Amino acid sequence: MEQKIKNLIKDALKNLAIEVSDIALEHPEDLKNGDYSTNVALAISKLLNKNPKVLAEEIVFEINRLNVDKNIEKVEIAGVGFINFYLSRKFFTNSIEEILNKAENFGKNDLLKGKKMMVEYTQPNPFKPLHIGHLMNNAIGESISRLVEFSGAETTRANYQGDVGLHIAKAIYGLFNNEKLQSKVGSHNFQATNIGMAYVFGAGEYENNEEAKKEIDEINKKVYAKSDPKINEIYAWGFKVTMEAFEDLYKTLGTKFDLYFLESQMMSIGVDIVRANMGNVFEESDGAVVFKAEKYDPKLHTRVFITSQGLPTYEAKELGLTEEKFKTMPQMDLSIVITANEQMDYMRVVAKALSLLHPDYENRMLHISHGMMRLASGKMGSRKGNVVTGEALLNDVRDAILERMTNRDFGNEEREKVASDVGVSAIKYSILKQSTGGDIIFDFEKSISFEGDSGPYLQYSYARANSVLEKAQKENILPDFEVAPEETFEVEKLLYQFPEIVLKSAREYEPHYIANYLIEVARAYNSFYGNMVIVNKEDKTSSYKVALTYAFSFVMKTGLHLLGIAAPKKM
RNA sequence: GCACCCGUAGUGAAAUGGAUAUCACAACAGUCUUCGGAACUGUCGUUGGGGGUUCGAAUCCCUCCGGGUGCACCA
Repeated sequence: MEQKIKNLIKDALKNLAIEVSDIALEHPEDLKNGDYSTNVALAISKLLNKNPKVLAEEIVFEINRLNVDKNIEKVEIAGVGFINFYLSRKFFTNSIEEILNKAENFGKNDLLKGKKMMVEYTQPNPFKPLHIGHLMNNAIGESISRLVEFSGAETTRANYQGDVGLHIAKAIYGLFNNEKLQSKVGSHNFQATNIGMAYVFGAGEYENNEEAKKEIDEINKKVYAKSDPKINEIYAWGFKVTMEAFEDLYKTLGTKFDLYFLESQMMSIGVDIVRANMGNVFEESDGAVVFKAEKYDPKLHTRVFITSQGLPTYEAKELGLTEEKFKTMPQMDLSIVITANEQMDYMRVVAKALSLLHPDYENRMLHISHGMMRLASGKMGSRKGNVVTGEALLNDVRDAILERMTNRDFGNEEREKVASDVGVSAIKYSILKQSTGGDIIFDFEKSISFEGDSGPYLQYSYARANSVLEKAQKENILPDFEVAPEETFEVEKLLYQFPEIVLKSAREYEPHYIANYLIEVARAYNSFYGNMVIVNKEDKTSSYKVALTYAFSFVMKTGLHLLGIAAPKKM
């Protein structure tokens, strides 16, 4: 339709002997201003030295003379010279029919058809609790994965985990000093929580206790060297248990990773790369091996890749990781890494080094950075130290929802599952509704208030539409397009725009466009629902309204999927 | 100090250089409704300050103010 209107405008301009390379056509924010709108008259009025409004009148006159399309009801001039197009009942009826035909495929595009893409996200560390920052990273990463997947890319989800480092020594120190936390009884979740507590204890001691600091540094060396059987044993157990607990969380969150990279395995690969490129990229400085990125770009700075003790830093490991990724998938078109924006500067340095080593990687790497998740002051449900663990947050939100669900006929298991899905939606939506760059002030109280602008509101709208459809089935009212009412509804004016929104989100790797769109659609549908009885045998147009409800439910379900949110039929 | 990011109603956000700056929460006033009230209908209220570019600026440029992050052996 967009193309049709553009052609129509072009033809009209041609008749006026005006040539324009590109015509800007957009959906006005206010639906009163039509379904499509163009500012060509304003844009070219200066060139032609004409009054934009007069020019617009001439263009509209031509358009009306040329237009034979029944999808366009009327064309009007508004404001200083905008030309607004109003689509007809026929267009909306057709678009609802199209949505029903395509069902869950409605909205798909082939922007990235055939491209191989890898998305790395979440990156938790074994032995350490997964905190809300990881939750944020996971929500964004999963949504971006689904977006590119839905746009035709062959998508691989990757996770990178820090299985070596001081944090592990801290946790092991904590375990040594708290016998109870070493308990092998109970679920792996319970055991992982204990290890998290041991870490918090160890981290505190490392800061405040000289003796403990020395001991932890000792443990750290032994972890690297694998020289102490007792440490090896506790490491093996702790690694297994915390990784299993992460898997439980991924399942709750709706993520399934295809590839896991471990930091320990990137060490030697990274060191080899650095050593092999001494002189041309890397150089020695104060006993360490560094990369002086400012030589290539004044905005960058020098970073250490191998310490004076001969150990690779994060930077060197990142080199190894990227190398491994391309080795695993040699035909990869794009490798996306998602991290918090505090890592932006050194990721740039690493990217610069990589592009010197592999010029062909330069355009095949993309770093997306998101804001930080901060806590609103006020009481948090389950504070541990100064961080809120992802699990604690998920549990608190789920429990708050369970309290509200008492009047429904679910089995216990089903009820828990739905409560969990709604909780995940509350958290994910609050993250994904805003553009990825910004910080998020996380407010627990608000995250369990499900009114208005929230994930549960979207799910609620879906569930409600679903029960309308159930009733329609019972009363044997089938969707039909022949009986459309004369008036058009706001929902219809939004539903057909879904594919454009998806495309925009995928192009910019920005899920928030989808989130904002879904809220608008949900509000429009709820308003539609509130203003009439949809399933009504007395109403001849009832079966069209049922069709509209189907269309809404498909779009909502797909949209929620793209946000990584489940769409329960009942809640 | 240098670099990068940000500053929009009381709060959280949105807006390829375009129309009267949009949405939600909160507050206030209604609807007690049939198919799910986790709802619907209204009201209230906003671009940090100052310059500039432009027919037109939240958006681009300059400057000031305020916040965040990073800047050599942590990740």
